[in-house]
Parts: sequence; structure tokens; C-alpha cells
Amino acid sequence: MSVKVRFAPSPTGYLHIGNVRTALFNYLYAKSQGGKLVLRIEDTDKERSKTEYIDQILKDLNWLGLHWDEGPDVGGASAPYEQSKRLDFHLKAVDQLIQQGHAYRCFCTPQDLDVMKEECKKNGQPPRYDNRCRNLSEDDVKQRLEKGDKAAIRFKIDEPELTFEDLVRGSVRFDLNLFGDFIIVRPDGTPTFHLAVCYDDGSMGITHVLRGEDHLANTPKHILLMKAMGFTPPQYAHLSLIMGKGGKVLSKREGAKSLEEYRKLGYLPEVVDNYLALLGWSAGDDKEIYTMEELEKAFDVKRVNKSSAIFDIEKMDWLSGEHIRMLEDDVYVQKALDYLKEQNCLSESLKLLPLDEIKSILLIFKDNITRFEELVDRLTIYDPNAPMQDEFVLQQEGVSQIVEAVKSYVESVADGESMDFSVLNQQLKESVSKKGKELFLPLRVALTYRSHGPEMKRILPLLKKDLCLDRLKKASEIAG
RNA sequence: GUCCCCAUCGUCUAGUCAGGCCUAGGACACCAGAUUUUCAUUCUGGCGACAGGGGUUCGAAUCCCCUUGGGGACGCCA
Repeated sequence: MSVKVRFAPSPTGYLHIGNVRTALFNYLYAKSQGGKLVLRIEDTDKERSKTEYIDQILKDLNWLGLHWDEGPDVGGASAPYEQSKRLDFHLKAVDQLIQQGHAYRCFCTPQDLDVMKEECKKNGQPPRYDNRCRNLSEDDVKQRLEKGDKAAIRFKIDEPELTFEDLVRGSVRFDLNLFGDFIIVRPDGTPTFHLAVCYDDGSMGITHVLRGEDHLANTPKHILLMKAMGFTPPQYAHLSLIMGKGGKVLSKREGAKSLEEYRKLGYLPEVVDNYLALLGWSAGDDKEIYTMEELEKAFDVKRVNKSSAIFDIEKMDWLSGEHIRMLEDDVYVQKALDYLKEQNCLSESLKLLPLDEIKSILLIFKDNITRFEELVDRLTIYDPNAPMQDEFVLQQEGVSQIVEAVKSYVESVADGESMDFSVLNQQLKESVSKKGKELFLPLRVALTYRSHGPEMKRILPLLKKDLCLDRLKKASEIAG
């Protein structure tokens, strides 16, 4: 039987790291098994769902390269893929459940339920519904309905316990006496998540459900519901949750960054994929740097960790640097350019530079950054309006001598000709007594306004004569 | 409160299922040194863990029990 998985986000917010990892694992599982991935939008919560979130989710997933075979935008045999458009199917399924005696109407009010819960707590029991409306006679129900009373519909749990095999957790057993019959349709007639998910997973032929561990306790309900509707329940794999630095779950509420924010910081999509894959999974060897293709081959759900992991941005930074350095030069330049354009963070003065020049500048920094965001900062070396940093270097004794020597070299360079570090170096040797750090650090600061950066011999040819003279003038004012 | 899940360096993990090859391996971070006349990179070295207690066994990180700690769930949210 071929594998079919799904990623089913609810569009009540932006995708965050936890969601993305679930999506990634589903994608990787599909790929590793030669199966299909379905994208389904679970927008049954009318209050909180927004279409702008749907758009963003599609965009984010595409950016990460997590492509789906069936979904709201590409269609498929089980369309539609927005849950809100499947209402008729769901209601029909519910009718059948009622007819078959799997479900019944419940007239209890929220207040009634609160009382019940309090009762349970007092007795040291888990809060649950006591199934009281199960025994309502058909006439009772009819009467109350005619009277205009609103009723929710509950699913009957008859079994005393249920055990299932979880792909990552192994055998899991639940005492069903702890659960009350649960609601599958609200009094306003809209189906709940449980009903919608089970019907959709079943009707779409989903074979494996990889989801967050927070759904573990829902699984017995879902298995029962699916069976009652005549579907074969899928195999479940519950992924442990990702924690933030404080050890608390990474979620919207805890202020987890949206994927969009990481993109803004200049992480490559493959970096996010690579890092997230490593969070809770390993192939069992020491390999850590993966391309997407390699992940697709190597991934194995059975090797997913049971315990939760803490998201560590520092390790992702390291991976980011590794991936950037792996890029072919022209690919790197293109991606850097795209980033600068998309984030619109190239300074006005640098925008005036010819494209070729910007390209060669970008290349200089390739080995020197861990994320594209750093590029923006480094680029100020070429920006005439950038302020001077590390002034103290120039204040050291004897620096004016160096500044003067550099100035005379720069002045000697013909207009339109680029400067050459070896020539400058030669001249400095003759006219300046200082050498080593004492010579090169002030030289660097005077010309670039910063005490560190790539090799001078790479920077120099791209620095404009006017800019240098300008900076040297200011440098000589403060030079010691 | 009740139920469920989890537990190896600060962090991510290998090793656990099939006990001995583990005086527990790798990576990030950190510290020190070397290279790079700066930063980054690279290289070398260092620091650093089987949560605790009981069993089982010739032998336990690995199997069992208890304790502790962490997390999740208990919605007319998904």
C-alpha cells in the first residue's frame, strides 16, 4: 500500500518552528517512502481563521521546498482541501453516526458542564462529561428539538480501553473511562475538529498521521471515530514537541518566531530544513550537514526521538554558515542579491553601484558571514555615509604617518584605475617604520572605518578613490 | 487533581529494542593554542553526561521496580 500523509495546519496564525517541523517530517516521510503529501487547511474555527494566514502558509511551505501533491491550490482527487468547504460531507457522516447509534444529541449547557467538572475535581476524578444525555428517549429529543432547544452531538465511547501502536512511541494504552463522550458537532451545527479530521483523513485515504505529541490523548477518540465511520484508522506517529530556551513549548503564545522572521534574518530554507530535521532525528551516524535530497533519502520515522528537544539558534547559525560556504559562487551571489532585494536593505548610496560591482563585493564576504543578514552590515564598508567605528585604533601614536603615506598612494592612483594592495604595501614599507598589526590595523580602519573584515587585498580594488580620500581626511584629523 | 509521555555533556545527539566491543562516541557552544599581519574560516588540544535509589545478571547507559524531575492532555480550540 502506498503511503499518503498530510500536513493540516489551521490558519489561525503564521507558521512557526514547531509547525514547520511537523510539516517537514511529513514531507520527508512521504519522500522517503515514495508516497504522497496532502496539504489540508483546517479552517473550521471561523472566529480565528484568516485567509491571509492561508496565503502565508502556502508561501512558507513553498519557500522551504516542502511541496505537496494535493492541496487547495493544486487540487487533487479528494478536493476540496479547505475543511470549511467539506461541511456537507461532515454533516452527512454525522447523520449516519446518529442513525447507527454511534452518536447522540446532548442538550447540556456550558453551565451544566462546568458543574460536572467541579464535581469530578472534588472527587479526585479527571474532569469529564458524564454521558447523561445518552439515555434521553427519542421522544424527549424530538420534543426538545421542536421546542427549539439547541443540541450538540456527542460520539459514544463504548470500549473500556484502547491500545494502539505509535510509530515513534510504541505501544500506548488508554483507559477510556477517563474520557466522556465527546462533541463532534456544536449546537450551532458546525462539526468540531475531531469529526472533521477523522472524516477527512479517512476519505482522503491518509495512511500515516505524523503530528505533535499534544494530540496523543486525542488518538483513541480518533481511532474509535474512524472505525465507526467505516474507515481504517491510519498509523500514528506522535512527534515530541520542540521547546524554547526556558524548556517551555515553543508556540505562538510563548512568542516563538514565525518562519517569516527567520527568513528576514537571512537563513537559507535548506538551513531551516536541515536544522529542524536534526531536532529529534538522526540517521544514527555522525552526519549533520544534509541537502534536502539527502534528507529525503535518509529520513526514517522509526529513528525519531521520543523526548522533546530545545531549539538552539546557535547551532542553526553554524549550519547556516556551512551551507552558505557550500554554495557555488554564482548561486551564492544570486541568493544574496535576492535577499537584499526582498528585504530592501541595500543602502541608497550602494544601490547606485553597477550590478557587476555589487556582485564582486558580495563575493568578498562569502566566507565571512553566517547569515545573509550580516551582509547588510558588512556592506557599509563601501557606503560613503557609513560612520566610523573603532576610532581608538587611529588615536594611537604614529598613526598620522601611516595615514599620510596611504593618502599619497591613493592620490597617485589614476582616476578610474583600481587600487592595488601589493603596490600600496610596497610603498608603505619604504615610508613607514611600523609594521605588522600596528601598521595594518590603522590602515584598515582609515580606509574601511572598521577594525575587521575580509582581506585588504580583496577589498582595496573595489574601494572608490573619492571615498578613500574622504575617509583619509577624517582619519588624519583624529590620528595620533 | 487525574491520565499519558519522556529522561545520556549547558544544547542537539550516538549507544537502549537483540546487556559485554562504552575507562560512553560525535556536533554546537565555551576555554586554550596554531594558521590567517584584522574578523571569520581552518587545524590541534581542553572542559563536560548515563537524574537518584533499589533489584535481575558473571556483567547494566542498556532489562524490571520505586523516587525525583520535565513535558503534554483533560474544550461547544485545533
